[in-house]
Amino acid sequence: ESGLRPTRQRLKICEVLFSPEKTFHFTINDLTKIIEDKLSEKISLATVYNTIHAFKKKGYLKEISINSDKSYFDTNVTEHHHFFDEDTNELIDCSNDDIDSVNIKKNITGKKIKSVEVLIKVASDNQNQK
Amino acid sequence: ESGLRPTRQRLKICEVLFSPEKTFHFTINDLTKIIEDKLSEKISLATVYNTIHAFKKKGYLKEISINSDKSYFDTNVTEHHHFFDEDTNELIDCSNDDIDSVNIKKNITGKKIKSVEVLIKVASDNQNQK
DNA sequence: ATTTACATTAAAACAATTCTAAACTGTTGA
DNA sequence: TCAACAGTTTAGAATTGTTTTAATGTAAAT
Repeated sequence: ESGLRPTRQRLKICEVLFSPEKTFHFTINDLTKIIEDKLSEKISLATVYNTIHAFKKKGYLKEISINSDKSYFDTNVTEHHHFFDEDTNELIDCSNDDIDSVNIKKNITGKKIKSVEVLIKVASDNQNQK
Repeated sequence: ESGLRPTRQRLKICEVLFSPEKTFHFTINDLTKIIEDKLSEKISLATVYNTIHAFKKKGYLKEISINSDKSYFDTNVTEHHHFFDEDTNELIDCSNDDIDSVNIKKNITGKKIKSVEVLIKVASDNQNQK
């Protein structure tokens, strides 16, 4: 542990988030459902929010914004790119091997680059854009 | 015009959005403020939302998601990249000349790439990340 | 064992956005 | 020209995702 108390609720959330071998994306809603359905545990919504934010602040989770009405979180905290499937609203990791490194020729004066991430929106062919 | 009725409210909103020679970013809140303060016009919030969505659907505006609690819109509807200043929450256009074109080696089967956009988060040096 | 600081909780508060239902207004075409 | 219709506007209510509050509970330190 690094600073946070290992409460029953947090351990349960850790179990959901960090025991799968593959990283994944989720919303608070998804997570709450998993906890209630799979683990048949009842954790207050406020606690889920608190915990997720605590984990994010500690760097165990990353927040991703694709569409403004919900927050998506990612258990893959490395800098990486995403495909976003507009048909299914699904977010898919894009390994760094799949994209040549992005070369930025300009910068904002006095500012440091914190991250560079590419979002590739995809949809089935017969779909209207955006 | 292309399909939408040129009502008084819509013309006012057009004036704000499309008369500046430079494109810009705004939130619904920003826009409502400009209309009330600069034009001393009172347009119902619902109308502003309606109109912005109508314009977006017609392709006159683009929606951008950087941070989940608000929607940003862009009067620059071309595909382009952004700097996001984490200190000021300001969104800055990045001309295509400033970034080499992104080379994607992989695709999702059955899906077509609709857009490829880079988001570069910046902050002043002494800032903690994300 | 007691204290203390941190956590959890349900419920209320909140902010952004969408919906509703009634009133209004461009536009069409008789 | 004017009625009629479909599309628009509006205020307010409703909804959704998230945060705050204040009381209660609990891990860790004394």
